[in-house]
Amino acid sequence: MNSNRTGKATRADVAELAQVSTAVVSYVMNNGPKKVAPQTASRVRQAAESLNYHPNAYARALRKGSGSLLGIIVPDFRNPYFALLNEAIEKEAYGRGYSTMFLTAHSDPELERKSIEKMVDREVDAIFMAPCQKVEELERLKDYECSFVMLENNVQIPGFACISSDFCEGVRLAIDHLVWHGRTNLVMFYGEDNSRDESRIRVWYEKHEEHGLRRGRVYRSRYTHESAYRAATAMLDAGERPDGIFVVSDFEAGGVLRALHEHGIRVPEDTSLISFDGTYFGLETWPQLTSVRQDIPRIARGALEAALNPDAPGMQIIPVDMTIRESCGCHVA
Amino acid sequence: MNSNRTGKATRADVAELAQVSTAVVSYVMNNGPKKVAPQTASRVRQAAESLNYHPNAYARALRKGSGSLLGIIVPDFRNPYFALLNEAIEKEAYGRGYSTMFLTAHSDPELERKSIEKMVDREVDAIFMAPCQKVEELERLKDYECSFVMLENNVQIPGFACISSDFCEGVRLAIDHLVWHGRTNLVMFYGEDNSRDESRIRVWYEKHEEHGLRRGRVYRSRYTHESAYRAATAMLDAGERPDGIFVVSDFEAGGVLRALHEHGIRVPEDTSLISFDGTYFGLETWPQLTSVRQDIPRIARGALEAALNPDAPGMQIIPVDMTIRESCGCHVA
DNA sequence: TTGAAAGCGCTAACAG
DNA sequence: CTGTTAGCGCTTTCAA
Repeated sequence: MNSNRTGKATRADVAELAQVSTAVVSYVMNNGPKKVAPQTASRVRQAAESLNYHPNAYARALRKGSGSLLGIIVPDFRNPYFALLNEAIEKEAYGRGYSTMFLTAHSDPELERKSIEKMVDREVDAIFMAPCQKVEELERLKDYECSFVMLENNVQIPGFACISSDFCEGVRLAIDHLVWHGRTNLVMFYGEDNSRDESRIRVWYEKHEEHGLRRGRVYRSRYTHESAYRAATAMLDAGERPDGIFVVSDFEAGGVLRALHEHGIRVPEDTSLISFDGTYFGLETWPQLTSVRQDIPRIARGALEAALNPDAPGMQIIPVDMTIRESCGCHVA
Repeated sequence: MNSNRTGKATRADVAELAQVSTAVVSYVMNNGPKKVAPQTASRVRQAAESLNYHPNAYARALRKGSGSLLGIIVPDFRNPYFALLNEAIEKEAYGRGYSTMFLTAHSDPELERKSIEKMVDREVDAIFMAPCQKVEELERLKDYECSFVMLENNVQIPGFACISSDFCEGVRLAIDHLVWHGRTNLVMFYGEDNSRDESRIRVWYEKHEEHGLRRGRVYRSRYTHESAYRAATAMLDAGERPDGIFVVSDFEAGGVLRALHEHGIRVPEDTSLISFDGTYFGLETWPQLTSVRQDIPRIARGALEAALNPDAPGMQIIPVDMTIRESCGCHVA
């Protein structure tokens, strides 16, 4: 069937079969840049079909100087938010003719650097990441050929496109709802210490003042349910009994919920709990999570635009809203 | 700094700076295939360093005929088992100098075909997938240049390397444990109808006979927690009250658990529940899941070996074991 | 131990 | 509308 040895047809085989030059094959396969007579074109298409011809992606990428490849560095594949975001980015990317490649970094700066290196070596056109290194370190990224889009970052990093949900508004929404439920003794479970973006903490305290509340404590954990579980257990073991809790991600909320259950604290009767993300994960917990919802499709779209358009806005803040389920106390009979 | 226009150094720049030929640069970068004098080599390395030279992956792939790329088609990014498997495969692959690319197929045969197409267009060397199409359809895959490794498949598909946990043993382990807890009225929640592999159902009934039990019903759902939730709700609404439940994945167990909670059925007091997978997800549920654990690192390793060694065994069955947590009733005070 | 050069498969500028 | 051809950056054979 194929005329060359490897069993894989090249444009030359197609050209020969269709009795045209290789250029014409290229024009047909790419719909341009030159016009081709309809007859010729269909002859080429037929030949390509019959030889099961697929243009070699590496050759094309080499020639064009771009392989239409995007890299996404994911802190944790287990985190439901990233499961959804990955899928949304994948969908958005393929719609624009780009492929995606994912790598995990586990919120480890060293691993993150290695992941970037791997992706750059693969000649990705752009990298999406939720950076966990210092701003000074990020400076070095500017030496790379590829562009970067920083996710999960509410504060502009000079020189990089950034996109994230409106985290501060999320905190406001959560506190207001907790207060609306009559809760006054609040705590927040926040991610790892991250000197780059403490704006949520600022807003947390501002809101407390606004409502005339005693300043609720902020507990730190890494962005995993195990870590949040440990932090919550430590809090409860120390005797603290908040009546309203805000957790910075659905994934961590699972850990907090578990600690509460184990201490016999009923949710939402004894304490209201609101998380951030609004993913499917909140449907699986008991009780289901009331959550500040991130607009994941929009984040994916915005991220793609930022990566592909050099003149896209440097900082995109995406609105959030509330998904009311059970853990806040709204649906208790 | 760089002598060429794009700002990106090529082997020619390095060669010029190091005063050697481009061939020598190649020998040094790849540690072969020819020996290079230590002095010359270090001169080349220095030049490469100072120009921040990274070999172009597309050019290399084109020349070598392989880009060291592996594709993984994932039914669902949200499924905890795949979150873990993806990570394990990624790790295993990079350790061997391969990159990975993931695509979702949502257990949709059409999407699965498209995903394969995309990956083949990207020139992957091998594809890992848990196929959801008919065996006849899979025949066509043999036309592709790349090799395939079928995951989650307990029955050999002629002509393809297959790897999976010992599903049948998992069913045996689960039933034995349920019976050990004195449970006699069992049901199973199984994935979508899949004519290729019904061996677990056969074992399910065999085990019932062995224990002299009334044949427990098998409920079908898709491999998602929503779908399992619906199936379990329908069962409970119909008045069925099993005292022992086996669910074919952790992810689905979440849905079943939710339905039980909503119907006021206590786990494990009223019914024991055992799931399959043994992922972190079982730590997040309430109660925590007793589960048949899959050996994910070993599956990843086996899959890689199957993809890279043509003479690897055609069918690998990986042993499973039990992770005892709360949902079976073992830890009730 | 090093170098010259062919060629992987493709695109697109240029020429007809 | 179609064909010729240079060259993307790399590896490797062959020759020195």
